[in-house]
Amino acid sequence: MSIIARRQRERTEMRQLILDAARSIFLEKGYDHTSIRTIAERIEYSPGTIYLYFKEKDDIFHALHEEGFRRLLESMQPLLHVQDPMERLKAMGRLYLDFALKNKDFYDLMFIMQAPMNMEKDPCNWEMGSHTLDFLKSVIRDCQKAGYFKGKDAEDLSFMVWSTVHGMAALFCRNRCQVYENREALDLVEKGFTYFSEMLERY
Amino acid sequence: MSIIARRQRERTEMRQLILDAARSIFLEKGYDHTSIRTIAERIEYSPGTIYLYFKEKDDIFHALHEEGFRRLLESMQPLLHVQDPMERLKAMGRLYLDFALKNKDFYDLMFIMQAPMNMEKDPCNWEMGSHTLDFLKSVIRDCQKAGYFKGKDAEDLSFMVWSTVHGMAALFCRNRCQVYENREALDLVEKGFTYFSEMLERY
Amino acid sequence: MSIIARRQRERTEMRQLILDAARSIFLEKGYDHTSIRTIAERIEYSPGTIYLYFKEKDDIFHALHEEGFRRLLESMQPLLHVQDPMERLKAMGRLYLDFALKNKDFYDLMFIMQAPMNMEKDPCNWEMGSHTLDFLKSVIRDCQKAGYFKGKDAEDLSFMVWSTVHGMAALFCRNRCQVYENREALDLVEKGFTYFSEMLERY
Amino acid sequence: MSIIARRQRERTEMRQLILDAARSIFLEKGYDHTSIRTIAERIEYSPGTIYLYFKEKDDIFHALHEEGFRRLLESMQPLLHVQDPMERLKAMGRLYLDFALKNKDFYDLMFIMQAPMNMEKDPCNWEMGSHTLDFLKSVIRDCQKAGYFKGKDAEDLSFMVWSTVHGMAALFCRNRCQVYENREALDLVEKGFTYFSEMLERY
DNA sequence: AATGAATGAGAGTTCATTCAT
DNA sequence: AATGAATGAACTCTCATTCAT
Repeated sequence: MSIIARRQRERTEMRQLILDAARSIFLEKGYDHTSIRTIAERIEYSPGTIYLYFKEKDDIFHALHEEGFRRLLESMQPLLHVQDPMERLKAMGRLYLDFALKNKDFYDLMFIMQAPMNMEKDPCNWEMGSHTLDFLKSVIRDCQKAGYFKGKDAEDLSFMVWSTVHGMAALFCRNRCQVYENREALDLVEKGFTYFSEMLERY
Repeated sequence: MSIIARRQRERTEMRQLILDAARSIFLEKGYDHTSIRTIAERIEYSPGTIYLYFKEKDDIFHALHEEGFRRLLESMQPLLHVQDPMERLKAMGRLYLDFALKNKDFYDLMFIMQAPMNMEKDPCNWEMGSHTLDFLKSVIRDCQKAGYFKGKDAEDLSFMVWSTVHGMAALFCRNRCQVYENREALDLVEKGFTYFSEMLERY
Repeated sequence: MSIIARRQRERTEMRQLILDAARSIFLEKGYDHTSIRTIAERIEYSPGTIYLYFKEKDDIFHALHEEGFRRLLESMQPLLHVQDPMERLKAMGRLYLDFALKNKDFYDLMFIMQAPMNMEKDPCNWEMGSHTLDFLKSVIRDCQKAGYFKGKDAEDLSFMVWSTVHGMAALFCRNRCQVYENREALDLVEKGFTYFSEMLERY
Repeated sequence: MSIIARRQRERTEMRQLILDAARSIFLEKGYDHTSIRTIAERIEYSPGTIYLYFKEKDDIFHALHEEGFRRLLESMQPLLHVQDPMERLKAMGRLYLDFALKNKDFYDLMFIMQAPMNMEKDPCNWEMGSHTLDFLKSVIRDCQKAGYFKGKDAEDLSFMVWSTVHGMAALFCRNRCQVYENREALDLVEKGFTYFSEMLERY
């Protein structure tokens, strides 16, 4: 039994090794310019080996996609301890942004890349995305119960909020912050989000 | 002289022909899946011909990039007739979004794609981008003179505003609006922007 | 000793298991499109296991080749009970055809496939083939003693007879009977052979 | 205009160059073991070049298949000068065999190989095959009008005749004549066919 | 005896790019 | 100016085979 367990563990580790390499190369060069060969070279295995762990190139992408959503979900855990709805909303935005900034590669993969991502092949991840969105909407409705956003539509509000944080994350991931010469990207995001939080609170 | 003029004109027309074809195919299949051959076929010329007008594939991309910025700038013209600074700010956002929605392909190219876009090779476009941004900042400062955004930093505000509209545009361009099942993407953007405008005004 | 016997038996059974799987897949997809992996999957063993019983892919082919000849020989047994030489000759043709039709896979392997079959590597099968041919010649000589085929060369006759039945079998195995639209392949062979038998008898 | 003509001619020559190389390698190693690379090497061009003349590997096969049928048809021309129906039938068999012996590679391709040959993709060749068969049947019916083969079915007879010559050709192409040690394959076919002709005439 | 992991070689195919005409 | 031919490098993916366990 311990043999089986070890094998299982090694297999998982190998998968993860591949995924990590792939993720980092995806970010560097983009999905299309990442070849199986390159991934294999990075981990110092032969190209064929990759196929022992993933049926095809797309599968690597999907696995990463899934892992990304799992991580995003996890990183939202702290929200459970935030009682005040407006605080929770703001915390959610901050955590989302934190996730994006700290996991550029995952974020890009999940929310920017076009790659082989379509709802049909990816119902599971889509569902996770949906869940996160539902949670955002419910937080917004909680805010409304607490007196905020009177007369507004929760769904439309959720889109606006998401857009703002996504916009920051996307400009960051794709290096468009560089137009602000002499400014640190991270600082821009930080200040930008602070303003947005204030605006939300007063809205 | 008229011969030279004609030649010049024909050359320009041919370039434009290629660019139009390329742009439409880029949008359809993405930059990487667009082959020179495909572009050539679309315009019914041979692949070699493309190289008489563009040194390499990247150059087509850069030319489109440039054209995009030129168009964006043009589409901002109506702003000159808007006197009130806050109105002008809101109008700017709306025009920007309009541009993105109506020119998905250009917008994607300019603000989302990673592709072969870097400041070194592209100083010209970078400048145009910079100009647009400067204009945004100046509008914001005008708003401040009119009493809005007291004590805020214009640059940071500009980033937040840009992020929001870019976020909407990006979610739209990369089909992430689909998570909102049963909702029209265009409608989401419309409502979302309306809320954002209101927020800005009250901030 | 019984342990050794059991081991021996198990080994033989395993070999046969592999051979049966291989043969059926060879027939389905052809020799070249049959991978060791596929064979292994079919019998629910690992690819490596195959190599415990056969040194290389070719060996499986050779073993099947051999088995085919053994079976063909066996299926000729009934001939021993046919006294009249012309009847025996006709019966031989019929049995040969029956074998081919009922064992398309073996027949193809033995008489049509090029694959890795050459006299040097396969002296044993060659011998069995030779025996069968010798038997055919002797039957023909018996016919001659009974007054048939006067003044003909037995060897040349044997080639003609073999060619006819092989031709039918080969057209059948490689689906060339389809040119006869609206006709059952089996029926064509049946009728064709009947005519051939009559011709032989009158020759 | 002569330029276009030259280009056309060169293109045709190149296609033929490829086809000739392919045919010879197909015969040597079989369809599956013939790689585009090998063909390219043989003609001293790069693999990509092949694709300028054939969309895919199958297409080479199909082109050869077609050429084979065209050649077979051509080689049947002399029959038009043979008046006597039985003579014509025998001549047809001889010409068919001649074609097979002299064009081992084409014959193998057309009547033995499994390869990517199916009626759906190949209606044209199938038709040519059909025509040849129809011609055989009509010759047989002419023989019947001249008093031969009384009471026999022309279609069934045609199958028997075809089978015999195909059988000889197939045993020849796939080197099964080697079982007749000390005998020349060509001689076997020659004698065998002579006997078969006699048989037919007396039937 | 059996396996899972690994690999090197090679398959068909595509493509940006060059160049003689 | 335009082209058709050509190529070399790259792509994803498959497979027979080996080997430590």
